[in-house]
Amino acid sequence: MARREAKTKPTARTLDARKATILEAVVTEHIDTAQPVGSSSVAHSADVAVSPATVRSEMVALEREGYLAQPHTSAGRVPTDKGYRYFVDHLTSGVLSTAQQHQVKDFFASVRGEVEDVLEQTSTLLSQLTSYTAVVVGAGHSHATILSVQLVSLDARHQLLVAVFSDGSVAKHSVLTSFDAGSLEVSEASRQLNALLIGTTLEQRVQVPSRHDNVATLVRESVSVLHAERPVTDGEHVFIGGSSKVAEVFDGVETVRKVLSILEQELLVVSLVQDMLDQGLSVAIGSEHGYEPLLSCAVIVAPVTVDGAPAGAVGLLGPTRMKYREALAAAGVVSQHLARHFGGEEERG
Amino acid sequence: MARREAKTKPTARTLDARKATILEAVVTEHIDTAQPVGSSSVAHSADVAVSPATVRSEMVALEREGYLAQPHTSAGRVPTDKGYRYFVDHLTSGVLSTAQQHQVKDFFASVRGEVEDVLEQTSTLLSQLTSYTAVVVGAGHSHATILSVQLVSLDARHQLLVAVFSDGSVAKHSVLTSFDAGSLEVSEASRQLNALLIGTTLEQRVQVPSRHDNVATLVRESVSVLHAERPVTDGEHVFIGGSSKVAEVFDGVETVRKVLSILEQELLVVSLVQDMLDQGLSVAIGSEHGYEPLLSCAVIVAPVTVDGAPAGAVGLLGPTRMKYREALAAAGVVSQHLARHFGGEEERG
DNA sequence: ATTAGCACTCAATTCTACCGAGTGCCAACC
DNA sequence: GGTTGGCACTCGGTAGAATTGAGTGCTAAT
Repeated sequence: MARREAKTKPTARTLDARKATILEAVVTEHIDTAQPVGSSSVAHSADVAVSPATVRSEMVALEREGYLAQPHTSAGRVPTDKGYRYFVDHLTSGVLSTAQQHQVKDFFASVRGEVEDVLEQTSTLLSQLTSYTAVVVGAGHSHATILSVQLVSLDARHQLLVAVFSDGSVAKHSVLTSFDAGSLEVSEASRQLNALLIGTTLEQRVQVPSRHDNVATLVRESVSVLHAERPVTDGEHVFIGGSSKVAEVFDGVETVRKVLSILEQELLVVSLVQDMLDQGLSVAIGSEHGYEPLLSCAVIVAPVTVDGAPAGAVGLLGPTRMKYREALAAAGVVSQHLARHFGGEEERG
Repeated sequence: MARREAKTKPTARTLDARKATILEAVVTEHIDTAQPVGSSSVAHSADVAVSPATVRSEMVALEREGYLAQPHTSAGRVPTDKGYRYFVDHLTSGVLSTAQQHQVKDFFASVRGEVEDVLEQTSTLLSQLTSYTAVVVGAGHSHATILSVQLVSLDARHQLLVAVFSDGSVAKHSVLTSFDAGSLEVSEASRQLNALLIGTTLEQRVQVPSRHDNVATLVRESVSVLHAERPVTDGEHVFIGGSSKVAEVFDGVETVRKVLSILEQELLVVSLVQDMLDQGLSVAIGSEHGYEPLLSCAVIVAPVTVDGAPAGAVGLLGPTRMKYREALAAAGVVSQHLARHFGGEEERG
């Protein structure tokens, strides 16, 4: 009697096989037609072996439980966010077409240049693979150690602090002084900064000299400026590829405008991605990410891990009716290649 | 007889006063209604003191001469590119509203940070002022002299070259070697590079050592990598603000997509701006700039000049029916403030 | 429990009529 | 001669009315 959970399911977290199949059929069809899906097209679809009437009654149930919605009486059904959620949770993982696999392989085989350039180009690649807008976030250098610090004098009161990190990134900050700094003072400060900071990360606090002479002040200023990296983004490494896809993929000027204007605020994009990573989400659908202007969007993220440490993430932004299987596959493959690319580089040492 | 050019004007380069007034009325009205303009609304407009019938016959002439076009019989007239061109060529220069003047002033009074950050924020400002998409191009460091060069070892075969320029910009390039470089060799190469390059610009060629030892090879490699800056863009300083405005300002998804996809190709944007500066154009309308996907766009550029030398440019991109007077004023004011901002900074030295 | 049958709903499409903004032309007027 | 009022004509846009058809919900039969 207790073996079957027959009677006890007010709103079961899981659907019986037939409902699941029907839901899947609706989602699949709606994804590639963008139209409400009717009972008969579901009934005639491959894995469903019942009549439209039966499908209809199941659909009523699915609607009652919140997986489907009806734009208006006498239209077909459309998946709700919850419906999409069920769909992606039960998605079998997909693979790229061989042509796409080649494209990715060729790309990573031939890509050259600075980290930033690679990430930038990767965002374009990912966008081309999926025809959605792609986001690539570099982790920033908060975990990297400092290899070199240098103070360069632009003019007497205006120094430029340049720090090189072990991940190959470079930070640059102006340091303004209230006194005229002589070139000897600057180079002495530079020397002390090196002694002080090499080998540390931005997260470690260091002992700064408390004296009040020019050199000590310069050193103190420099350290504080360097450590004052913007808290959230911390690395300015956000690359957005294929923002023009937004105009292809969403309908309604208003939606396009909203989404574009979100994408303009890189800080926002980074925190969205970060939030999702923190929650261990790989897909956020509609309202799930909590950003109101992105209600009609789905976001996919895949972390990039180099040597066990988080090194960034790649993401995709499309409509809720995006091609999840393909998009997830693309994001996954690209993130792995990216990880290998950067991992491989360091192994060469 | 020769005094009046009465008979000799097959297609006069200049329009008589009444035609000019009528053309101006049509352009002005069409710019703020986005509708074809009929003879009667022109006739009733302020500066025109003739009947609709007269206006009509003048319009026929203006159409014959290519200043106006008719979407279809029995619609009003719409300016052609040539019509807009005449309009902007005879435009009295405008000023910003006091609110806008304040906004600009406040912005430049409070803006802080690295050049890149300032330019980035300026692009946002300009876009907000005009509700068009703004472009800010930094000149790049081809004219700046090198203040410091440093080679930092990431691993034995992988060095990072960091150069600081007199304009406060920093260039960073990987240098890969086919041999394992020892830290002594790297620092010696670094020393030599400094001796060789400090005070030069990227445009000056320098004598590199021709020896075949590791240090000399490293130095040669570094110099060539540094001088191999991408030819056109040369400075990676392109900032685009308010790309979401594209969706507001153009109608037709297809147009929006085209324009966005142009904006994604920063190289293309830079060369467009550069072309216009070279030709001394400040406004390019429709086909004038020769970029087919931007046929329905008008582009405004204003150079930024610091100490007599070109230091970049600001630009605006909108529909051909953009508010030229306001946009020109905004671009002008912002470019001047920008020039003063950077000029002012250096004077402090 | 499933399904065929059927009445019903309602968005989308088509068709029609019509309106009116705007034109081009002409004859009258100054 | 240039200007203007008058007038017939064009043609896109809009508003209804009629029609279509995809899709539903319900019910009774299997």
